[in-house]
Amino acid sequence: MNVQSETADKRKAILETTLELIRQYGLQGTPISLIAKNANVAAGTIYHYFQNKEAIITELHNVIREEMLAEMFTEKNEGKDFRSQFFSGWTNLCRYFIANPGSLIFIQQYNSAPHFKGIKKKNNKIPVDKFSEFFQSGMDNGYLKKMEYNLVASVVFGAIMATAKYHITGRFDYTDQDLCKIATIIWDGIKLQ
Amino acid sequence: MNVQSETADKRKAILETTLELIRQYGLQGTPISLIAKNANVAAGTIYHYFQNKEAIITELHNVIREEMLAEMFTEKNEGKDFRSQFFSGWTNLCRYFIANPGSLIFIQQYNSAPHFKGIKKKNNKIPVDKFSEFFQSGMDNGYLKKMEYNLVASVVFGAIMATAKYHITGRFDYTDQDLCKIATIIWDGIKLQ
Amino acid sequence: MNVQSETADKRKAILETTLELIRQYGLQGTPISLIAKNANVAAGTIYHYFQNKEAIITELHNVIREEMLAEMFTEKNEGKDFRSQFFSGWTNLCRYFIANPGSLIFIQQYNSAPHFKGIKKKNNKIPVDKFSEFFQSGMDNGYLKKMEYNLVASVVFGAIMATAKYHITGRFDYTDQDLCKIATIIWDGIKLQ
Amino acid sequence: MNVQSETADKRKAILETTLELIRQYGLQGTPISLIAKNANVAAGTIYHYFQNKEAIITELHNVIREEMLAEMFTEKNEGKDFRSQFFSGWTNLCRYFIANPGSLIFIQQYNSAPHFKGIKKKNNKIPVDKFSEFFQSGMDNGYLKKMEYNLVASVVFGAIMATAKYHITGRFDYTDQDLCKIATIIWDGIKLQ
DNA sequence: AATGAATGAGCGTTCATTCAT
DNA sequence: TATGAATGAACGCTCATTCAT
Repeated sequence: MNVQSETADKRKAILETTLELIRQYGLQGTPISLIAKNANVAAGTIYHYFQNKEAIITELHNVIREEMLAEMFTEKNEGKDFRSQFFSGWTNLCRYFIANPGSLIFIQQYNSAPHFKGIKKKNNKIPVDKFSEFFQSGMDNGYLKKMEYNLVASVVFGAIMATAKYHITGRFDYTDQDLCKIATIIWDGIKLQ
Repeated sequence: MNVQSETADKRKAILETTLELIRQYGLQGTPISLIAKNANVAAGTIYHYFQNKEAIITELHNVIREEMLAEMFTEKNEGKDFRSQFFSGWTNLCRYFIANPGSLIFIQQYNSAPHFKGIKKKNNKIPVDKFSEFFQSGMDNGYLKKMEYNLVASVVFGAIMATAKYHITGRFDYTDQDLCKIATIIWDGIKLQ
Repeated sequence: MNVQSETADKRKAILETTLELIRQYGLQGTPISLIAKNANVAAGTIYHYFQNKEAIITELHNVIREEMLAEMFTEKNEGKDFRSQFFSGWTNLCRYFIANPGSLIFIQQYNSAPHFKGIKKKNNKIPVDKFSEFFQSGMDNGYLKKMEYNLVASVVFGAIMATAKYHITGRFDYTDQDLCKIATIIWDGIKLQ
Repeated sequence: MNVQSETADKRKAILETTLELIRQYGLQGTPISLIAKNANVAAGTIYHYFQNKEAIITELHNVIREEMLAEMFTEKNEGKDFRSQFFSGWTNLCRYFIANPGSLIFIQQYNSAPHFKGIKKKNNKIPVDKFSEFFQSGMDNGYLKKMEYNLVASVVFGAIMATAKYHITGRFDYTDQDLCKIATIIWDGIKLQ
């Protein structure tokens, strides 16, 4: 058990170190040698846990996507009315990125670098279903204007990324109240008038 | 004069080639040697026109920002009412990115890679003035809800980037009508009810 | 005893696996990790049976040389006349290599790579005695031209290696009859006219 | 011109250095870094002249094959009778390998390492024509026994390689006279009795 | 102004070997 | 006896940058 947890720790340490380094130096600015050094393992050890650098990146991507989903669709929301679910989902995800700047920077770089050498995104499918289902139900139940899901998505997710980005880069410090105001803007834009 | 224009041409060719290559291969996937080859100059020649790779990137950034500003605040709009100015400004910029995917990819990569090796952004100030003045005037004149400029900016620009990104990556083909619908969502969110 | 035979089995499995892998991937293309995997042992286990990779190679070399000797000087031949002994010895060894391509590839790579990293051949002496005694007896008894043993060896062994190599690499499929014809060429060349 | 010859020199130096190092350390024991050091160039410079390590190997192979052909079919032989052509061709090639041990070791390693990592032989066709034509003409004109070309080739080329190998590895010092004796063995074996 | 040969630090990755369990 | 995680030197190769011409 001790061994197992140590093993798990090493794998986890590599992932966490990588994410932190990517936050600081970017995807390309994070060589394996630096990951090894900061995770206190030998470079070769990394290849014991991951096939190559791409595999680390891919795994980080999957982990972060799971976390994002969990933030938006937390169990606490299940009984709430649609508007409340939207507000808490939106602000939760935004807060998640603000609290985990590494995740935001990672996602942005991952998405904006479709041609990074050695990083071929294979499964780029977005788990649209959960999101689109949520908004679709909002339209069906008379909370939202009727429109294509993709039009809503542009505004909703674009605003999350931009807000968190502005916050992280120090352009503006968004308080919780500010996040609610932004969510209100969006809500006013998408709700059935 | 002939010499001067040739010089200007060569400089321009380097910039344009670089942007096109970045569109195809990304910021990191575009070595100087490839720029030289595609721009039909020697690698060393590039260093006559630019101090280093970073200088090319910086200049491209400035160029693209000028173009973005020009799209949003075209002279044609000057006499129009506020709402029309917002709509044409927003859709123009969105269309600009859709028509110039290189610019979008460049901006996204540039912004999401704050620490790329050899690329240290020195002047990261956004020329907030023109944008913020525009929205401020909207609030002062009773068109928009009163709120911090940065809250509006998150939604407005976040939606532009996301929309163009979704379009370029093939996730969804936004028609002109779709762009208007998105602009309407945003307008409904920010306008004074 | 069970333990002993298991031990012997494991050792044998390592050697056999190594030879098969060398046939497929060559001396350099056969890492210890692959040997371990294919022999169903842990990498560390190999170092219980062999001091290092070189020791495996050296042992394989010795094994193959024993097999080669056994093929050439089989007991069946002992009563035969000199010419028959030559023919069956030559064709047997040739057939051995054709039937055991791994042995041929191993011997060729081993002999042609005198300085492979970590492989320093210490005892490169060829057990000339048995071969040279055989040919010497042929000369003494008036079957062969009188000449230095090494001159004969060049032709006899060179032809064996070349024939088996051509066969294995698919350049030409030598039938048993073909092998006899080649042996005849050599015999006609070395016999006392 | 000075520049050109210097450039040519550098390329040539890389090839010659590589061949010499392969003679000493083998194909796998010759890293690019060592070639660079011994050829007095930077490692990166090698990639200015050759696409990769494989390209150096391939070029060396082509060069050596040309030299081998030139040795066997020198113009001096053209008027001679068949037997003399055979003798001078055989001994010339043998002497070539003895005088250029690097070529022999290279050819042996190249041929015996079909799976060396990063070395995929593409054009492995043997220019059989010239050789087979020569021997065919010998059969047609009544100098040689009638038989498949490949049977002759095994003996003729096998003996060359083995003889040169024995000589180079110090197993036996073959004099010119010895080479003639070996050629005589082969001739007696293939000639029409 | 323009070239492109040359550099060498740095990259991702491999692998023989060790050693705590 | 057996394991396999861990090591780190070494590999082939890339690329931003320099400089003699």
